[in-house]
Amino acid sequence: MDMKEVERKWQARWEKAKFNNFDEKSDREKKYVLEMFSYPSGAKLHIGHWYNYGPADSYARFKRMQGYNVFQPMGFDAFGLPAENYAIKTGVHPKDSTEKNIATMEKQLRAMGAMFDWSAEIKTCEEDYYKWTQWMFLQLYKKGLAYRKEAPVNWCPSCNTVLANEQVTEGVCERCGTVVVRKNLTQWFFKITAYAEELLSGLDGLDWPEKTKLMQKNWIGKSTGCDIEFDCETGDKIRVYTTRCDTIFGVTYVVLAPEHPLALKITTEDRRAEVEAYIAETAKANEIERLSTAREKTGVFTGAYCVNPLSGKRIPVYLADYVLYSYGTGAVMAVPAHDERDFAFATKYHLPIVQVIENRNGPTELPFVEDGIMIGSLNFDGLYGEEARDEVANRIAKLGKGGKKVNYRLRDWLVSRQRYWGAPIPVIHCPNCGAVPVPEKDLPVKLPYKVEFRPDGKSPLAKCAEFMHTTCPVCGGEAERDPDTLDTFVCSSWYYLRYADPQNTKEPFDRARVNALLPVDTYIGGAEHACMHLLYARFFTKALRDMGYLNFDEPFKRLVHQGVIMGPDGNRMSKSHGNIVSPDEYVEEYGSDAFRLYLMFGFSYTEGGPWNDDGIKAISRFLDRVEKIILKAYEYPDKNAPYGAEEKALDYARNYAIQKVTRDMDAFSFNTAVARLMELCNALYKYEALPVKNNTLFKAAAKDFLLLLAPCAPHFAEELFEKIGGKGFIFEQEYPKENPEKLVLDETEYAVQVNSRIVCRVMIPSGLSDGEIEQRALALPEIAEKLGGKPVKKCIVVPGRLVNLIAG
RNA sequence: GCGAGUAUGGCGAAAUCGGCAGACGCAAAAGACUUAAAAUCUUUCGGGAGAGAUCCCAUAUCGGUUCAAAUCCGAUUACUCGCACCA
Repeated sequence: MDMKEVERKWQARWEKAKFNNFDEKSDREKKYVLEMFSYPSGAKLHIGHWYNYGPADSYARFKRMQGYNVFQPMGFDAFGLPAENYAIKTGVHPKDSTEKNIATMEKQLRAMGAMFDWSAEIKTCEEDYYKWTQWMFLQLYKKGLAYRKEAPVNWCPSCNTVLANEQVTEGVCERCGTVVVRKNLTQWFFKITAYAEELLSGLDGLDWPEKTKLMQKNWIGKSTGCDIEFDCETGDKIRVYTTRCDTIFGVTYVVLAPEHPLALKITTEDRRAEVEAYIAETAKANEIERLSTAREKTGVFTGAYCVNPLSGKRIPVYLADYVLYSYGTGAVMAVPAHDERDFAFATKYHLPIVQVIENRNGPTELPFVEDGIMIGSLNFDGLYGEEARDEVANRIAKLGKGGKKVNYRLRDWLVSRQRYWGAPIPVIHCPNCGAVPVPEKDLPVKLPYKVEFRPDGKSPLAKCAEFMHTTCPVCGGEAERDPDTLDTFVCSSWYYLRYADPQNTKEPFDRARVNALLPVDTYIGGAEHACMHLLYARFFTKALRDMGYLNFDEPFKRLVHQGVIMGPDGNRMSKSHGNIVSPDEYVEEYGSDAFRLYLMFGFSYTEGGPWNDDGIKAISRFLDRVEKIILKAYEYPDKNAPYGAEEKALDYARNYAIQKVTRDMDAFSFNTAVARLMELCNALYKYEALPVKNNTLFKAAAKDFLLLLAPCAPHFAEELFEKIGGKGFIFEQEYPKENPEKLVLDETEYAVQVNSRIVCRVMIPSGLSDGEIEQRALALPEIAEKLGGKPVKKCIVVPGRLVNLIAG
């Protein structure tokens, strides 16, 4: 079969018949199958794209044959740093390189032959899309979910922009690996923390990988504790957060983060110089240095004292950068006896260590950080763990000094970027009116083409006078636009909604359409998005629901992560490893179907693994074998007899394959699905070799086989279907359903064990009782010999599998 | 450091609820066809012992539960991923 020609032929026919387009008028049940859209950083599709889209498309086609009205759109996440960095390096404008890359990738995606509904295509960098991204910003702003504040933020000196918390890993920029520094900047944030609790509790109902749910759960980081106020001798109140209020009688000092507003205020004159020096020094430290847990803790005494609200003791106040300003209250009560960090700090600065918790399961070794019995704590003595914390928290609350408090590690999402290639933030800064949102009727705020985007630490748009200069929509006076652009993750937080109504010029989407089509039934993409895109998209969905636009709570009902295809050497594919395998040459030689099928067969889909050149030849051979046997089956004239043991065996193989392939396709267990197809192919060959055949059955089995294979090798299957006289598209055919009667065998082979060791095997007719099966086993000469007259104490029968005789 | 996951032939892997370990392939070997090669077809293919029927060992390591463990429990080792001073 000339696969190149066959692919072109069927792609053209599908296209002409608009066969891949979602049929909105259909009354079949909808199935929204979505793969994460492409980022057009390089021109060509790499193995990762094929591995994501190929098998996922087979799943979508499988669902279509099962009778669902499948919607599978595709688009481009087109804004972002790589295009801009490429522009800085080469001088090619990001818009030009992006459009060129998209054109190439789109061509390749079409050549893949996936069932993408191109009529719904989205490109996030186009005005008719980012207009609505800006609209989203305005709605969040109206709802109080977008706000501007000055805060210490993560700054990547290489990318010349701020980064979200989620984009910093181990203190370095997730994108370029540069060490991130802290800067105080006024930036736009989305209040994702307002949804912390629901983002957490909503995970329970999702059909997502457990690991991904756990990652989000840890990222949100719910912690239940207690706020406690320590009155300062200066009259100020220091509020601390602790999860261990049962240790309050062991507090020997209180620590503020160096950025804490009270830090300088409470500092005594004699300590001022030293404290100022310390604050300056810690401000300089970069995130890597500061976050290193191995690093020796540093701190400084402020000269101030405060009072423990329960014990009345006088307590010194320190500054130390092991306390984070951005979490809790930015201040902690230090209990060196029961916290490892406080213990290290107290040891270094010779502060007292007072034990107030006793191990109830053995000797107490300090620092003792587990739950224990309160001691040296006045009338709280003897209380344990959770109960102890409850009692203490209640007392604190009664004194009006705080009380129970829930905190989350999740921070608000910083969305400003000091970069060019993104959606401009739709805000105008007026000297009289302050930050004013752009009126919706003025959207989009267009991204100008002619801009100097070489980085110098300022937003490139700030240097574009015609963009910046504008009038205030409130007072009409001269004003300036916000020079920053939105994080590209904002664009991808709602694209799955836009697919439902991509050409709408009046609103981002029609509510009825979106609510009919969404949520996404199955979402397929990489695991690296666990705490970024997948979290942000959930936030957007919930926020839009609360604004009345959506009537569902979660965007993605089922989530599947494909694994990673590594280089042949077992390393991640990269230029530096020199181990990149390009799909193009394989597709050229073997065709798209063979390549996809190999990706499905050679790896466990969610695991991935190293690339291996040999397997694809085997797949190509398999397809040849398929072609031969199917054409052969259709050469014989119809003859519906005989129906003996051989026919029964073929019918069993056929129905067994239907049952297993259906189950495996549903479970994204593509490698085993293909294995079952190969088994059926082998069974067909075996049957073909017989001198006398039931041709009608043979043909029916061959046809079922082709239907089962169709989603995995779509062009190939269409071509064969046509050759055997099929009418229309094979994907209009109904997916085969197994006949359970044909799966009942007359007899099954049982393994017969004596004392759990296999002695022999025996065929046993179906439908016998356990007792009858036991009698059959006992009647075997090998068994009688093995038992040697010993009585059988117990007999275990596993239906269809084995008999185990336990003899004394 | 904390959390999670993985570990099965020469290789990719498979094994519903604990029930015949290694399905399906790759590679390899032998044979058939061929002047020859390729392609195709047939057979063998975890390790050890044995002429053989068979027997013993084997799912990272050690131990446990069970009639029965790749699967459950405990400990150990190695690797992968996520978080990382979150009080």
